[in-house]
Amino acid sequence: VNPVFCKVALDTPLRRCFDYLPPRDAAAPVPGARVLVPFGRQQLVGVVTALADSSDLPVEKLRQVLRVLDATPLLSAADLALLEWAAAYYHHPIGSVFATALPKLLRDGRDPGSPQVFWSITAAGRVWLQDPKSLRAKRQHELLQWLAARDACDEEDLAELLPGWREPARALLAKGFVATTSRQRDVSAPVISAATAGPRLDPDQANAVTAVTNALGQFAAFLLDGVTGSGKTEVYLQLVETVLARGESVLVLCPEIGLAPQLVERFAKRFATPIAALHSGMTDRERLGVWHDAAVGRARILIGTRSAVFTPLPRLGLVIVDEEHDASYKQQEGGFRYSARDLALLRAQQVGVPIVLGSATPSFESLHNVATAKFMPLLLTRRAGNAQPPRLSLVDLRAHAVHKGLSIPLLQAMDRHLAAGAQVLLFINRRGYAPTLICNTCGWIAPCHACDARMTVHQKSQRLSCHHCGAEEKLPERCARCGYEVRPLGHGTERVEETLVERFPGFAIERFDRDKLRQQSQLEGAIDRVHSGEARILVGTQMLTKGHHFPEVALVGVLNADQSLFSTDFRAAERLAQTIVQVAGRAGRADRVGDVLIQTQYPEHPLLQSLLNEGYGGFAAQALVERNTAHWPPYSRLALLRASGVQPDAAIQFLQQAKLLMENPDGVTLQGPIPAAMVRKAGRYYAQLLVESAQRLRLQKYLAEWIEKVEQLPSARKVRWALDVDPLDVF
DNA sequence: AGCACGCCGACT
DNA sequence: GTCGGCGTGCTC
Repeated sequence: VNPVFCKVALDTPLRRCFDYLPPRDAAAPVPGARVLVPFGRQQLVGVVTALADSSDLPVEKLRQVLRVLDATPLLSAADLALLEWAAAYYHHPIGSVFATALPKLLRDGRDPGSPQVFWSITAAGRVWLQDPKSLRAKRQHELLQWLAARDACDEEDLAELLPGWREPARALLAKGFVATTSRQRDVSAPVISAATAGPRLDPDQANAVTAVTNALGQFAAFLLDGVTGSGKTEVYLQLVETVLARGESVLVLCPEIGLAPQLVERFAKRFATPIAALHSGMTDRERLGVWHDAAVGRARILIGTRSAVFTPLPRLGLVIVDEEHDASYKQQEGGFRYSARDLALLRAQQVGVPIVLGSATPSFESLHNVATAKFMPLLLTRRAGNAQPPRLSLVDLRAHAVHKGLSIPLLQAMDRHLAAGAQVLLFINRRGYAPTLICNTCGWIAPCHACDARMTVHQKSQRLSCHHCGAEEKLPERCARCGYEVRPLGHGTERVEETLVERFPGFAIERFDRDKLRQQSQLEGAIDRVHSGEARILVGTQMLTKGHHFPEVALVGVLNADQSLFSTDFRAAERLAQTIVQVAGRAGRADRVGDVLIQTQYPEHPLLQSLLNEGYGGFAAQALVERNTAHWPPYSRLALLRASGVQPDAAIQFLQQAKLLMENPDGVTLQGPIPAAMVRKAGRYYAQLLVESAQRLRLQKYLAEWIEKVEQLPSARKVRWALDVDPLDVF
């Protein structure tokens, strides 16, 4: 009998698996199962990626698995393959990739099928809570008060929200002031009844549905290119209906900003089947429940943001990526910087099922994939009820007077549309009151002390806040340098709102930004007030450009389009065009053409001109020619080695040494190291090294060899570094 | 990353 | 004389 070795992925920064022997008196774990293993002086939970009959290490150096945590695999062979591919492609430690893919409670070794235990307050407990003497037991009192505010609380939620809850809980239980109930996790088969009939499809939609339906059961990638209101969601719904009828499940990815609940609602209205929804703002306990529902096949529709791409789904039949151009699909922080859109493609390919990427403003990567016949384009040309596309026009800020950031032509257009009973939407890509606080006398500007950035003024909270590191301080009344008066300079959403209140008395204004709408429920409330007609003027940031359609909005104003016109980032133009088209798409309905006014100092700018004259498609075609000439993606492949250190030049020094490790690489060029766009952020100094190649495989081969050497560098220990493959922001 | 070991400065 | 600073090395 061959000895069996378990290859285990452990959440360490070491980019390899570790070999273990099976537990002494138990069978070897199956691949895809979690195991508890000794690791140095610690015990860690890892995932068995494979069983092997050999090990690179002598047997006597190997230790034994302490406990097998899953009798059946938590991850299927396909799930394991996806994660292994991701670790290789992004050159990221395998264990850390696995950790990203699993909900926290599974990472901690929790049994996904264990019964849930709920804690609740008893009648006696409520009485005791009123007794002043209860205040003496501070922690017990706190816990009890917390339980009194809700029905029943799950143990995992308690652990997350009130660390150290167990001791006071035990004391309260002994006194009869709290009670526990236990419930088995639901693994019953899902109830799937017939879907509610959907509306009739127009010919474009019907074509799209037919094309994808014909491809079911094999890999094929489709780019569903349709303007807002052209009925992309209806195409998704019809496809999902077919896939469910085949007994298969569907993975639906959506961008991060509050869109999941909206999509879930559309799906829930249509299908009488459990839907698993994963989004931000869920507790660990809820995440585990949803993950489990999806993984055991109880929920056959999974709707979620970026990290949902890793969730196991038995009999996956279709993948949908909505608003595929959205930057939030790319993990931008931390070490494992993956693109959920790209991994979704890979997953569809590995499982052999079609994938539909939807957008009104497709990413240049996807347009290029259409041009090279990797994606099949599906065009939706009609807007709902034959609505006309909005009219875009520019307002030359040099030729018109501006009143607190609002030009006269824009104000007049607002008067006109408001008088006609329509709603008006103003987009400004800046939250807060003003981006700068400046001294009238000496010109001093309030700086962030940890970043190379200015503090943003927040008038209502009377604070200065740094939007890069989160630092906050009291709003100073006088200049820190000369002691004379300071004033806010520039305009953010808060200030525009203030101006609007003065200029349009009697019209209710709804502000959309992160400061005003912290929770999903607040966002929903604001959207309700827009739909009911109560709100007449909408002003907000990015938040307004995503998803929500406001049919009664007849005028859209873009207040500051100029910021990205002269950016050094090769993607800036693409993003600006997407933002303008997306925000323009919020407006309009069948019987009325929407107006979009874009305020700019540079009306003759070629980017704005091509967008206005030729639309997003024409603009993209032109911009892609420029990308090709300049050898930028999608005509080349990039990776960025980013580093930061507390010492001003630690990052640069590390990157310089990294560059010297492999000189004259074949078909690969290294540029840099150069300081990052914001050199100092949150007290650390940032720099980066750009790696470029015309061919993806060349780049991959280079990175694999290079990163192994990079991590050996002594200077690598003195900095924080991360490799960003296919980076979005290069400068 | 953790977590140890190990060798030099200011303190009960 | 110790407590503790963080440099360096290891984890199957």
